[in-house]
Amino acid sequence: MNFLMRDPVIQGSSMAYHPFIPHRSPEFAMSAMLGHQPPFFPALALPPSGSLSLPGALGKPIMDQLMGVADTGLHFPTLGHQAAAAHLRPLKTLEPEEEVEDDPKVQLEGKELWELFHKRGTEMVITKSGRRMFPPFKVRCTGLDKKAKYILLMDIVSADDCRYKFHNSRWMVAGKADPEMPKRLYFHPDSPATGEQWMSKVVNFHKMKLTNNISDKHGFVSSTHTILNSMHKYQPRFHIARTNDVHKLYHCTFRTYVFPETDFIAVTAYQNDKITQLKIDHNPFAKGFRDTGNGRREKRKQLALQSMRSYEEQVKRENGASDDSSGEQPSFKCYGQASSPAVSTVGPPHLKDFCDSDEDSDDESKDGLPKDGPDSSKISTTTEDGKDHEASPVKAHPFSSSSDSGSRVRESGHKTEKSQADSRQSPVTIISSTTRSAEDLKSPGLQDPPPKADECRSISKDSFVPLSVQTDSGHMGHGHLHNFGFPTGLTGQQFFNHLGGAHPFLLHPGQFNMGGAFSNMAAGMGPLLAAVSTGGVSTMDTTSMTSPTQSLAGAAGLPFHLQQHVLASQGLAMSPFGSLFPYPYTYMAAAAAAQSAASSSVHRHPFLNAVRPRLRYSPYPLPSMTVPDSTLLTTAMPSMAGGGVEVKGDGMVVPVSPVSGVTLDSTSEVTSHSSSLSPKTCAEKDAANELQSIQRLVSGLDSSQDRSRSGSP
DNA sequence: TCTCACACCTTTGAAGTGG
DNA sequence: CCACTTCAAAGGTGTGAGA
Repeated sequence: MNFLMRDPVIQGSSMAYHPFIPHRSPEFAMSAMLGHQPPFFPALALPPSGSLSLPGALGKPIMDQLMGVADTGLHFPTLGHQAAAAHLRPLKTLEPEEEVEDDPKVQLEGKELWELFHKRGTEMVITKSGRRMFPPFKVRCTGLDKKAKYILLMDIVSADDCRYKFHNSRWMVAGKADPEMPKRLYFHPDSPATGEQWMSKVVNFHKMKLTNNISDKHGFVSSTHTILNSMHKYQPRFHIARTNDVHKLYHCTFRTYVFPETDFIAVTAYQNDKITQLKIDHNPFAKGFRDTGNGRREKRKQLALQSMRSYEEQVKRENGASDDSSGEQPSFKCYGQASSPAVSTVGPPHLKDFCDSDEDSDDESKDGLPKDGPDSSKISTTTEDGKDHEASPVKAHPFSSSSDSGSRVRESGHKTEKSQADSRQSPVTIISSTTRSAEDLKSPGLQDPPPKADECRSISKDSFVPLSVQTDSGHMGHGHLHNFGFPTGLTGQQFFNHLGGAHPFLLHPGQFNMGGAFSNMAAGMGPLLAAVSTGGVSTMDTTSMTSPTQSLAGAAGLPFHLQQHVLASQGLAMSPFGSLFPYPYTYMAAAAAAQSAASSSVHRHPFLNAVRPRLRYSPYPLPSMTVPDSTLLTTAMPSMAGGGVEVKGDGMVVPVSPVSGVTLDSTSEVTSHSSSLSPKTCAEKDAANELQSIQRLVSGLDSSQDRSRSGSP
């Protein structure tokens, strides 16, 4: 065990100063042998070829670990999550950086659309080639230090450990979740940028794609793709890292924001017509499927109507005029239902009803979101391409002038917005990630969410308040990270835990999806990149970094499993749930020890329960973690050693420095949002669904009839 | 339940045109 | 040289058949 740390080569390598060197533990080996499923841990597997060449310092340990895993016959994703329970060893203590205090607030953009999406069923299509998120995940940031540089990123983590099925027009739990896919961090392409830049625009992550394919035929997976399991529930998370260097991602002030309304169930094919219609109505690329238009859908419907009429006429001729009085023939009714599943319950809301973010950081018009929404006035000018400016406000959506249904939706949307606290006003939660272990955040009552409860939960978010988590690493210094470079080819993977984890953001460099960003960061990764590149694992040499898309841009250069392995071998901190800690090692280790002592106490942190009771943060029981070298807890980061969190009376949890005795961040606070998450009753939901079904049926018939009348007088 | 080919659509950028 | 238009390619989308 701990071969990594004992390897002098490693110690002397570019990784020498890396504070987070994972140690393989007996639990890991045992778990691997038992074939425990790793909900969060990255895959460790040999490349298809079976051959792997890694250079110098990193090569040996990587290969050792790799072969060790390979010997077990384990390949992704069959590693035990215990593997992530790495014991970290601080190698160097750094001086904190000077920073100007900031107080970031994050507001979800397009909240109305998200809420409508959520009310209708929370389905998100994933395909082998990857599909964009819809609704697009966009946020607006405020309270940033204008001059400081930030890296903005997001990831998608499991919301629970259940597999779902769509049965009787509703989502039900269908069993235990499949093994977690290797997760990734998606870096906003504009990262890093100053706070002023971030605040001047809507931060859009629409370029991120969702897939169920762990790799393409070549064994790669695009850097922009996040791998999900179909029929599983996921929760996107947004992160703000106050740093301009990806090297420091673990050592900077790190905040995590969760918007409960953005969770979704990944599907490979739509199950719920309501969601289909919602997306058709609001996504310009699906314009051809809209009922109101000249698209294929309309043509098909018209053809069907014509055939239906001819059939009706034939029936009339055969049966006489006995039923002429009935305006609605049963057959027509049936058709109306069957052919127009898309007819929305309350009428398809217009884009403008939802889109208040016409000036997203990226080309937003393609998102098909409303550009002249009610909030458009508050949209500030983007610092990016001007097309964003011209695109949206002026460009009216083709359907923006349609029915009044939009106003209805808008109305409800506003109501919802009223009911919920503005996310900007929500206190920023700052807690120690070590305290946010998996099941800490789950409500006791939801540990094993019964299907019913879960169903209700999925649509019972009357008000959504972002949950935010801030971690302060103690600002480890530059020098410390000097050699902490990420191989260019290793930038695609991340192995995150459940949201449940809410875990300290356990980040693995190789899991980064930089999506073209960080080209400037590449320069700083030279040493390690060069070190790793010689092995020919992939194009990891520094020269390759000239192209962001080939270097930091993503995982294109390395199979994800290999990336993950290399990443793991690099000694990045991995929580018991596979996420990465932004904390100094000792801080985490201390907490880990405490957790271990408490024996799965990780599930029961009162604060975390309060923060987000609806989520299960760790469906997988934690084995008691061993701390092979207890001295590690106090060596490197004395200021953090023994540091923990101070739980305030109102649920606020603040990381406390044991040395200073003061909170690490004055803004640290946690506010319980449990009340805002209180679900509707199932009865209410059912009633609402029933009403919606009726409305939909009626409106569908009406619209169909109207169209048929107008279409063929 | 998933995959694939397909038609339809938007977006993008190069090429062409005119002042 | 600039602004504008045109056009083709790329890419995003749901559908429906088939596995």
